[in-house]
Amino acid sequence: MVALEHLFQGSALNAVDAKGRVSVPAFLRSVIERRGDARNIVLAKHEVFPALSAYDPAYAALKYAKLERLAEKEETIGGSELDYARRTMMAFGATEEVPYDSSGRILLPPMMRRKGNVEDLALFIGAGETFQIWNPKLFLADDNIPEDMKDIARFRLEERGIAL
Amino acid sequence: MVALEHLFQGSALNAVDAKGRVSVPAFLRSVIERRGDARNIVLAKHEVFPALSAYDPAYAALKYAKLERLAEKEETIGGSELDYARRTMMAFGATEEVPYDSSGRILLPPMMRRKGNVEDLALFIGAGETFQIWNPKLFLADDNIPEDMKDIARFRLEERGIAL
DNA sequence: CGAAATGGCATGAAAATCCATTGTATCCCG
DNA sequence: CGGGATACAATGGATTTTCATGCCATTTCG
Repeated sequence: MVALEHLFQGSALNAVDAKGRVSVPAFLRSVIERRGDARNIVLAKHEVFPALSAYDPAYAALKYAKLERLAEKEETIGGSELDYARRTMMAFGATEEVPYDSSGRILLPPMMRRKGNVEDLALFIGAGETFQIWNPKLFLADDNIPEDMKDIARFRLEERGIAL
Repeated sequence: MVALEHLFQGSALNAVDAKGRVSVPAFLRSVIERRGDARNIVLAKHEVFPALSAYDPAYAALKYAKLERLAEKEETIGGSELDYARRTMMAFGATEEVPYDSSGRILLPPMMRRKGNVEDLALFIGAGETFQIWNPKLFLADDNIPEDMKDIARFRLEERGIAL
């Protein structure tokens, strides 16, 4: 196993400006840069949540390897080839890689912004190998999010004096 | 089995200053540094107590690896992807990693301070792979804490001439 | 030539770093 | 056995740096 030394963790709430730009929190950027020296972020629609999933380019390769292993396992127990094709397509076709500038800002591509339901606030949630970018409103409304996590979101909002 | 050689043990009571800074007791720091060379501490709300749980980054990685292995196993037998997402979110989104400076102090993030109910005194309790940070007042009031442990807390308070 | 996109700079707030002081346990030498 | 003297830990305060973000300059393309 690889790259378990630098994990994404923590949470933050940042503003999305009129042009769709967001500061990626410094503590997440530092992980990206330690995992490989790119100043890029790969964005994808999250597989189960109405949010975005994000990671460093180096992780994309790892993810591919994981899909391969999974496919092999499934073959032996009669899994579907179609599933595999679909998954790889999603993993690579439906992602966008964006650079962040010297001040750590990315421009959310309009399609991603739509897919991730991101409006004018971006809630960043660390999730180990990846992190997530949420619309805080949807986060609080989602039945699948543990209450403890919602408390965190509420705190981040309160911290900035924002009431939804 | 891993890293069972350096365990967190002992107890201490330190002050939290107006800015939320606390000295992490030296004997706990030395364990962190022996377990991996980072001078960082990962903070999380304790799963059952109204206090904080703390550990070194290396332990967090271990925790992640465990989740990963579990997830891969489950996927092959049709386990839920949602469960996995939730677990990683809790394990990493609900934690914060903070560095300590040359004099061994951390800045308690406001959110953690609130989640852990920490006010102006921090009671450190070693717990093997992790250690805990308590508000001594809550520690003494908690029905689940053995009386012998409370005696220790009382001693630490008395030692400093503090009466709650 | 105008509108929009992109990159760079400025600001105010927050946090990391540094320095200084105090307190405490340990050691060494009388 | 006592009494400095010494090293380390904890804490208070001040300073420097970093971060998020608004604003402006420059470029690009219709």
